[in-house]
Amino acid sequence: MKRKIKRKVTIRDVANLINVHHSTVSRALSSDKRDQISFAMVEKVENAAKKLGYYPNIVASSLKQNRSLTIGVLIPDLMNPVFPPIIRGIQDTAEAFGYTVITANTDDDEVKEHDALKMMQGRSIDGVIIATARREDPIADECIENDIPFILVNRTVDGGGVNAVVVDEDCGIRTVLDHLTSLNHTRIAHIAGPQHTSTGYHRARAVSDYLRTHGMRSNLVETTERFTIEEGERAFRKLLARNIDFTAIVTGNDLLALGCMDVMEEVGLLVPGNISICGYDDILFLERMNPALTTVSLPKYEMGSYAVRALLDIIGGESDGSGVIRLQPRLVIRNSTATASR
Amino acid sequence: MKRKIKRKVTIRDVANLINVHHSTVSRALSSDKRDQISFAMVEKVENAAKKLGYYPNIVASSLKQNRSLTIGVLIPDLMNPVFPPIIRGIQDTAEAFGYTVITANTDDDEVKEHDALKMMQGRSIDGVIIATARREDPIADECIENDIPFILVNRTVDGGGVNAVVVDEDCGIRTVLDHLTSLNHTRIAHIAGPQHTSTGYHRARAVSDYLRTHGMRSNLVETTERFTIEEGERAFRKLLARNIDFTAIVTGNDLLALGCMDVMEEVGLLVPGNISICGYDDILFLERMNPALTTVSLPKYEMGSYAVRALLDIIGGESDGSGVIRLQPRLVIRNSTATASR
DNA sequence: CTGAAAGCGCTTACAG
DNA sequence: CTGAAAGCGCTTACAG
Repeated sequence: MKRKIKRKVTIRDVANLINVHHSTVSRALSSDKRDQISFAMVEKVENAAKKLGYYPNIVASSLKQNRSLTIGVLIPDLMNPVFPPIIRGIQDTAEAFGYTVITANTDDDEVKEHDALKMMQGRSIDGVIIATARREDPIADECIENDIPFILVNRTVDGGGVNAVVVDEDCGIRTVLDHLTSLNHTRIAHIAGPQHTSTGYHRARAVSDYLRTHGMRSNLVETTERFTIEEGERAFRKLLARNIDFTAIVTGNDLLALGCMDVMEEVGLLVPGNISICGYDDILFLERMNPALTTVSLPKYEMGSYAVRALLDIIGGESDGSGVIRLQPRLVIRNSTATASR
Repeated sequence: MKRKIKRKVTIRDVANLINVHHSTVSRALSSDKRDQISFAMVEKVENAAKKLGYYPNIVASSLKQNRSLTIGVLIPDLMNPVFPPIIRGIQDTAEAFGYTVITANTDDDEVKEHDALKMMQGRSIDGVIIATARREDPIADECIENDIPFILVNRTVDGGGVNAVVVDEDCGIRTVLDHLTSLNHTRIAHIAGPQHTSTGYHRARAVSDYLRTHGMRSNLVETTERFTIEEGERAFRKLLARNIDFTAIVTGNDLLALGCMDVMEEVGLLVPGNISICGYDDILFLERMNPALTTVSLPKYEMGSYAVRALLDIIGGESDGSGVIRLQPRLVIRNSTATASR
């Protein structure tokens, strides 16, 4: 049983209604061609269009103009709580400029990333926002090769020369470590995120630079393969197994911190009584956890918003494609940090 | 400075390469027309296509076929933690069937809902999934009027006769209330969600039915206007102000419960020492909160997944458009419920 | 099994 | 200021 389909009203239908050529209707309805048309005619067309309930077929217009008013977004996983605010920032801003966004989850899988990009190319996206970049990123290269305007968000690639919206990681790390040292912590460990991501790598480097500069030991580091709770648990167990004293931990992101805290609870370590811990990102509901996690808060929504503005500049040719926007993070002190236990 | 654009390879390019007509290429590359073409030719075409890096222009194919392999999704707000898992379920399943999804946030605003639907129509979406329905919903009506295949998810409309994927609310409520009564609670309050939504309304009715059937008072109810933490706070204050005894609360969703707990903390009421509380939905991180919230867990990812399957059936004409899929929720007992305090 | 033609709904260079 | 024509990249009914 096939559905009956009501034929949609086209530009020709409104043209016929008022006996003009459909090209006139097209012009009258387009914001930048409207001035070629007499005011009276524009009004007539608009009325006719409204009367028939006309709305433009963007698919047809995309085909002709070779731009789709659509941008693609590549993220690892929508269910990771960092992303919804970023995406919302992207969607709101895109919408404000008349663009639609299509998102793909790639689960950190290179094949999926490639497939998603191909799918987006097939849909003639005008540009793509990439939140999945690794320091060496084949997808960024693929975009360059195929002349697809793109911008990285949050993570970037080594070497630069590429548009990106990132946060000032040095500042973020400095700010947590200043906080910790002001609480008299001197033996500070780091659970680092994946070193093939710019965020994991730069945060780790910033930690070690800071600690060395301030005369503290900087080798209390465990590295993880993914930014997940499970990896946080695993790494923290390894850290404990090394049997070295420390009074505070800084983690590469909040999920890693949650993993650490799970193990601490299991082994009877108190936060912040025995150990202080700080996360990074400031995901949802941290303030309601037990204890509430001190963290470095990223301007997530803004990152998304800036990313589309910058991308639209590139698409419009008003940018040369190698600008980095660096946003400032902000320390949020909650209950997981306290004066160093003696 | 305009970007230089590499012309994309078309069906004609691959046709020219092997000296055949482009319609042959089209057929050779289409899964359901391929059998009209000799095997040798199919191979030749595929090789040529691969050699040139051809991928189909879905925009052009959409225009011709009058279907876009795209579905739209209307949600109130991506940043509300119930939605990411639903969306992910939708995206994964849609992708598996070759569909792309575009999502719009409507912030519970009728005008935005309407605009979003129009935008989607302009993009020739093949169908839409609506998570924003009110009991009387103009958008659902608009879809019917415009012959847009659609399905409701989570919330439904009064009167039925419409496709929907919902959860068995009676079962959900029975299950929490059984739990609470088994802990000897007899004076149970309800913070109800918005009554213009099916979820807010049905859950409230189920609570009151249950309480009356079991001989308990059923008038300890406060109604909210939105499913938010703030509304939970407001309603709970009103409930307290009535100065009536109760030992447990069931809320219309988790966010409302969090709002209640915020006020309890403020006024020095202990959970579950003084009062037990249960939420609904089972959003992220509830297990890490203080105390961990007992709740009714919805199969969120599955709801999204079922919604696209059902929608594709409607689009394909294999469903008559009035089926309701009712999924079972599951009680998750955590630390916010305990034996009734004397 | 393959080709030639028409057309999906727009936009835009070219005339007038 | 408006019209007539061509074309974006596909698909498909019609021939052969």
